[in-house]
Amino acid sequence: MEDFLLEHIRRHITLTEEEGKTVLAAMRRRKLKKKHFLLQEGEVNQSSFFVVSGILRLYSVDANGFEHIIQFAAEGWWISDMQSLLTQTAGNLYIDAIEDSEIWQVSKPDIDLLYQKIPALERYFRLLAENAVAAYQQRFVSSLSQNAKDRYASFCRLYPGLILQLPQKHIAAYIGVTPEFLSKMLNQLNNPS
Amino acid sequence: MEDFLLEHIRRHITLTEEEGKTVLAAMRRRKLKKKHFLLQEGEVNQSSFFVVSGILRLYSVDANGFEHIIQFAAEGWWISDMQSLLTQTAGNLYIDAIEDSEIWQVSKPDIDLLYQKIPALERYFRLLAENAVAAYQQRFVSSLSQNAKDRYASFCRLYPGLILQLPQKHIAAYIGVTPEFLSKMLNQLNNPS
DNA sequence: CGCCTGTCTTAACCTGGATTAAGTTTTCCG
DNA sequence: CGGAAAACTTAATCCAGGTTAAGACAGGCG
Repeated sequence: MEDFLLEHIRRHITLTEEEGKTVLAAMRRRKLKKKHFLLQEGEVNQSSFFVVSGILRLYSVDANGFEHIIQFAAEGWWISDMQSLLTQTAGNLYIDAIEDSEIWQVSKPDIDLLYQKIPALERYFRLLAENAVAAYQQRFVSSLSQNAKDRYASFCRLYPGLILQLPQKHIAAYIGVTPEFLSKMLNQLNNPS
Repeated sequence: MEDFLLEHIRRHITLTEEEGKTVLAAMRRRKLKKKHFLLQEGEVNQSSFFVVSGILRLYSVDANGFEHIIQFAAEGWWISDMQSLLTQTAGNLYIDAIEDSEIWQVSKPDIDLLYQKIPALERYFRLLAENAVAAYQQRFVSSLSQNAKDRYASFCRLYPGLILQLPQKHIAAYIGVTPEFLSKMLNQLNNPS
């Protein structure tokens, strides 16, 4: 599994043996226990994070202490608070591990060096960012035009794997309802009496 | 104003005189009257659109015929149904002009040629896509964790120019309330009696 | 093994925002 | 300029989903 990241990159662009080594050399590896943070509100997001195993969440905490999940990141996903990463200013988001995870990260200065050494990486990250834009646009369709039941259905269709893996309260925090209401909703779906 | 696009690109990357001409040669120019479409549901989004003047909207229409606005695009913004553009399959979104507008567009094949001729454009569009991701992430914070009044306030803070320029019903369709409710809300803000 | 914290459920009550239906004002364009 | 359509307002009623509170059921950790 040492080559998981390179395989992922090579699905989008070609890299020489040498370039692959350069990329790997820039990555810092770390394990992250469940509930431990990669990023907290008020911090500057210094790195991009690639999930090798496990699962993370990117979320905000509102004035009343409720969490709202912007994105999950399972194996093979990149995640960051893009606003904070780009502007290098304090952000308003949290990233933590939902399960014990293994993360590879590149700092912003190191990514910028990689872009100089391996211009093809511009393309790789362009494609990733464009796919993310597509996903966010579609999620706004769901979020603006569907009620809670349909948003749940959309989530199931889009991420069937995550439904099995995630505790219900996190799905609630993603589709934008309270855990109580999601529970009620699921019961109605199973007992349509 | 013939150089509006090149100025925009040169804010992010450097282009030679020659490369600038290549870019301009790939662009198709067109005027678009208010309420006319660049894209409708069921079509494949063939091009990326750059707004030279005027203002466009990207939106979906739900089962009951209500419109939900995913994004506005004022002068100097790119806009497209990213999902449809990337996969070249039929999309579910509409793009039309809110005011008479001037649009420059590049087809997907032509963009791909431009990437070959001018690799620096990969960087330009990577930066744009990353900024879009940052904006969408922040909009989800607003959309998931704020009530209608606060979402309106956030919109005012973020796009003060648009508030003046847009009819109220479009702002309602963006922040996710009915025009009736936005009207009531604004009255309460002005008459806090 | 047992306890303790976190997760899920159930149910009564509440409310932000939707719906419906008029009416009023503005804008557009012929 | 005039008339029709579009945009905005007001108000009564309604409902999806929130809030609060309590109990049931894990399941991880000491």
